[in-house]
Amino acid sequence: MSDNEARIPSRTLNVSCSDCSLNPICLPVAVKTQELDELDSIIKRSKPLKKGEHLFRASDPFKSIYAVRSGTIKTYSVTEDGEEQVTGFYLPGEILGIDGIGTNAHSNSAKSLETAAVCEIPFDQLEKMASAIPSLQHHFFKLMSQEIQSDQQLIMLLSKKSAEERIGSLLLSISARHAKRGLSATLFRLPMSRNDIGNFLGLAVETVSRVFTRLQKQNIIAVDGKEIEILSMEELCHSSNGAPQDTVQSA
Amino acid sequence: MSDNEARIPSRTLNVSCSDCSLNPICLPVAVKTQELDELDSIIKRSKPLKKGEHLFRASDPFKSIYAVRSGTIKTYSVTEDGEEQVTGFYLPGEILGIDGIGTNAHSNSAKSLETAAVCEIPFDQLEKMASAIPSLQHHFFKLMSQEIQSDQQLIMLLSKKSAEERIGSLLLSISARHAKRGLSATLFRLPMSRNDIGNFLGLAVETVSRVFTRLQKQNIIAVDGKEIEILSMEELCHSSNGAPQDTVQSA
DNA sequence: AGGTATGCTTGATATATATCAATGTGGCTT
DNA sequence: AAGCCACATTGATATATATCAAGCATACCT
Repeated sequence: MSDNEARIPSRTLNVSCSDCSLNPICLPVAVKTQELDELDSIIKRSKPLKKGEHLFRASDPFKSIYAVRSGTIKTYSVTEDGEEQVTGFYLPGEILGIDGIGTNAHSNSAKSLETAAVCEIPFDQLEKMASAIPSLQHHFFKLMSQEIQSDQQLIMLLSKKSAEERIGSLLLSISARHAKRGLSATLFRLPMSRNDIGNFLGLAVETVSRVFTRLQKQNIIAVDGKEIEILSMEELCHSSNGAPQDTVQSA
Repeated sequence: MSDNEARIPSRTLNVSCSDCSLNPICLPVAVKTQELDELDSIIKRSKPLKKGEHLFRASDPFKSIYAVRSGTIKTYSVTEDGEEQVTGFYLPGEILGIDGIGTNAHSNSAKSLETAAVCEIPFDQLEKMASAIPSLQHHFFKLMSQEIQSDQQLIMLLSKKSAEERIGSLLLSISARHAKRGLSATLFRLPMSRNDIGNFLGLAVETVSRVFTRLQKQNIIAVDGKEIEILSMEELCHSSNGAPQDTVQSA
C-alpha cells in the first residue's frame, strides 16, 4: 500500500504493495497474493505532493483514504471563527482520511509539511473488497478503532497534562513511530513547525519554545532547530508521565 | 437495536429492533425484514444496570458493542497516575464500546449514571453479518467515523475554547441529542454530576459551577440542580461560538 | 549574495482557571 | 425527623500559560 522513501521506483510510481517496505505498518494483515494484486490494482499512486500542497480539503467529497508513503501530512480543521486546529500528523506507513465516511465529506483538510508521496485507495472499491475478505474488513475496523483511541489519548493529554508533559508525549510518540519503521528512536527531525506543534498540543508557540529550552537545560534532549536528540529516554518518559509508546499515537 | 424507555416490554426484555422507537437513531439503515430478524437474534437484551454499575471495564476483553436503550452511560479511562478522564456520555439510541476493536480489549470503562438498559451486540457475529449486508458494513464504518469526528470536536474544544464556550457546547450537544429523540431541546435534566462535566470538559468543578451561575445571571439558562432550561438558544450558541448541533456530539 | 519574509527564542506582564477553604443543599438512611 | 454524606456553590488566592513585545536565526527568492 505504500513505499519507502528510500526506494524511488524506476517506472514512475507503479510499484506494488507486495514489495513495499511499509507494508507491515499499513497493511499488517494476511492477504492472499491474488487479493493483494487486486488491492494493488485499485490503488492510485499519484505524483508527489510539494510542501504546502493539499491532499484534500475539509468539505471535499469523501472518495478515498490515503496511506503516506514518504514525507509528513498534517490534518487540520478550521473553527467557526476561522482558527485552525491541527488534528494529526501522519508519517510514512500511516493512514489518513478515514474521517468523512460518516458524512461523505472530509471533516479535515490534509496538507503536506514537506515533499510527500501517498497512495490513494478509493473507498467504495475498498469496501467491496472488505466484504469479500473478512480479514481486510477487520483490519479497517481496527484502523478506525485505533484512530479513536489515539484521539482519546490526545483528549486526555489536552485536558490533564502540563505543557512539559504534552511536549514529552509528542516526542515519545514520534520516536516510537520512527522506531516502528526501523529508524532511530533517539535522533530524528521534527517535520512540523513549532507553530503546528503548539496548535496540535493546545499551547502557544512561545510555550513550546520555552519547554524545548527547559528540557534542553535539564539535559533530557538536545535541540538543533528541527533536529531532536533524546538524551535520556528514561527522564523524558518520566517528565511526560507515560510509557514510551503509550502516547499520542498516529493522530 | 434498542427500545424506548417509555415502552417497557411485557415479556421480560425480548422486544425486537423492528418496533423500537430508537431504531432510526441507532440503526438508520435499510435492512431487510429477514435480516433485521437475524440481527435481533444476535442481540442480547440483558437486565438493567443500576446507577454506578459497570457495563465493561478498561482492559476487559472486547466482545461486544452496546446500544443505550434508556438511561445514560459515561465512558472513562484512567491515566498512568490514576486520574480519571471522562471520554464520553452516551444517551439512548447511541452506541458505545467501539474502542477496543483495535486491541481486542476495551480502552475505556463504561459506567451507568442512572438506571440504564442496553442492548449488547456481539461483535464477531456483527462482523459476519456486515460482510453479508453491505449497507450494514457501511453503517458501522460510518458509526466509527462519527465517533472520530466527535472526538476531534472535543479536541478542538479542549485546545481552543474558554470555560464558558465549553459548557455552552456541552449544553447545546445534549439539547440537540434530546431533540433528535423528539424530546424538548430547551428543557432537560443533566444526567451527570458537575464533577463529571468538569472532568469531561477539562475544567475544575468550581469553574463549572461558576460558569453555570454566570450563564444564569445573563439570563441565558435557568439552572435548578441538574434541571436545565435554555432561555436563549441564540445567546447560548453565540456564547459557545458554534452552531446548535455542531458540537461535542456523542462522545 | 543580499534582502526580506518567516519562523524561533527570550523577556515582561496579564489573565483565566486551578487550587484551597469554607459554607450551603439535597437526597438517603436509620 | 434527625443526621449524614456526597455534591454543589461561593470566595480568596496562587499559578501556569497566554499574550504582548522585541530581537535573533534561518530559509527563500530575485
